[in-house]
Amino acid sequence: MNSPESAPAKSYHHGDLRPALVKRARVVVEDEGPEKLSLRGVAQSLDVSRAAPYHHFKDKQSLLAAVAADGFLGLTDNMLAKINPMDEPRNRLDSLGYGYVDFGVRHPALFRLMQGPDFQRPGKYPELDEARSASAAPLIETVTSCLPGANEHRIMTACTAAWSMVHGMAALCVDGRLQTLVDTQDLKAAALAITSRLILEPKKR
Amino acid sequence: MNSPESAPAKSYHHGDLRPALVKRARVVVEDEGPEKLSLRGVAQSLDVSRAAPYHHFKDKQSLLAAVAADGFLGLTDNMLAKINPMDEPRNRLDSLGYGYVDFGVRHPALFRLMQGPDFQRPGKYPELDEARSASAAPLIETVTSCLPGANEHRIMTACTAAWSMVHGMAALCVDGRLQTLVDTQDLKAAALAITSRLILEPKKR
DNA sequence: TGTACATCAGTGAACGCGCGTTCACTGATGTAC
DNA sequence: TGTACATCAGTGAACGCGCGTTCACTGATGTAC
Repeated sequence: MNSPESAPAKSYHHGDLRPALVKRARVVVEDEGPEKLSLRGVAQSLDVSRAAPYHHFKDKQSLLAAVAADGFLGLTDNMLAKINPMDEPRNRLDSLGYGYVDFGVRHPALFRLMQGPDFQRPGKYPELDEARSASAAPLIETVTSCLPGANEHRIMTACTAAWSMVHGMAALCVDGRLQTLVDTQDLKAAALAITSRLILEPKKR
Repeated sequence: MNSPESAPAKSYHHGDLRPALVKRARVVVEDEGPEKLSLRGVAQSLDVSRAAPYHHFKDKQSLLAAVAADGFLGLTDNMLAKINPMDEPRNRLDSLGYGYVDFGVRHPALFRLMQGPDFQRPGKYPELDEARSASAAPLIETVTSCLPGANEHRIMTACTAAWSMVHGMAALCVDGRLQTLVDTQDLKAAALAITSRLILEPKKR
């Protein structure tokens, strides 16, 4: 084809197929949901044969794992982007929570994929494992700053409480189940209304 | 067939197919996960033709909705079973939370189905809608008791915080992501360690 | 600078599968008279 | 108590589909000499 408007001649080799597959798969996941993703469809939409993806991913699940890993990187970025290093630790913690929820709300289907049962146990997809742990690091660090001198057990319990609350808020928002309760016009304020109800160490009762 | 050990002669009509379908589908969901459920498989395992389920459910999704509704009934029961009416409201609230998490941990795949994106928006499956709202009633009632004299907005915000925390804990436990943090040998104590970090009204800061 | 060759990243066809759903049908049931 | 008949809850066969994956292959690339 030498039509004047033709793009640079299509070469036999795509040249950058792996990242292109991940990028395109992420779009499909975000637009149509993880269960709608098919390897054939992704390959076709990149003008590549059905078999081509198998040179880069063992199987469909591995491609989805790469998308999930990509998502965890984005989540981490989104949380870190919300904090102001000048703030006090407790305020930074609230900001992290806001970043977590905000990411979930803006990428609901991707968020759901990341929570999928297949991607929780470490060991199967190293890239994913790494991205997932990295997303937990800011939380642990910030809680540690909030509780100077606390031992590891106290810190981890507080992390668990904080993570539970924020994760639950995100999961419920993603599913649209908090719409009547949370002011979605100002998600930041709504998130703070929730996280401000967390105390890192319980009072004696 | 008149073999001696034969069960009561198989009649043309099953007689109780609808509840049998729900029951069997729930078993499949719990054992193999919602994505593994097929109408054909369920029909076959009940010794009924592939087409029979369509006399009782419009489509596969409707059967899954019935399973989810069944799950919400179980969740409500499980929460109510944990509370002691003699306890103070705040302790009852913690018990509800324990019941919520406990249900999730004991029925992970069912819990996941109930949270599925297709079953969140009311209007499509009335039976499911009803079971879902019923499961929220004890929370609202108990939080109301905790905050005597509070207006609706304060109550709803507190409910949201409580629900978020407990739902998050359940979701994370279900996915096995809190195993290192939460003592699964004593889920009740572990749950309390989390929910005791919730305050229903934030202090001024 | 030129060439041989290993390796890489594609192709295209095919296998085999299970699934949701529909259709025309028939046996069983229960009710009105 | 007996019968006609509407309705209900099954059957069994078929349609049509998209999918994951494998296989033998070939064009492109890059490197050693």
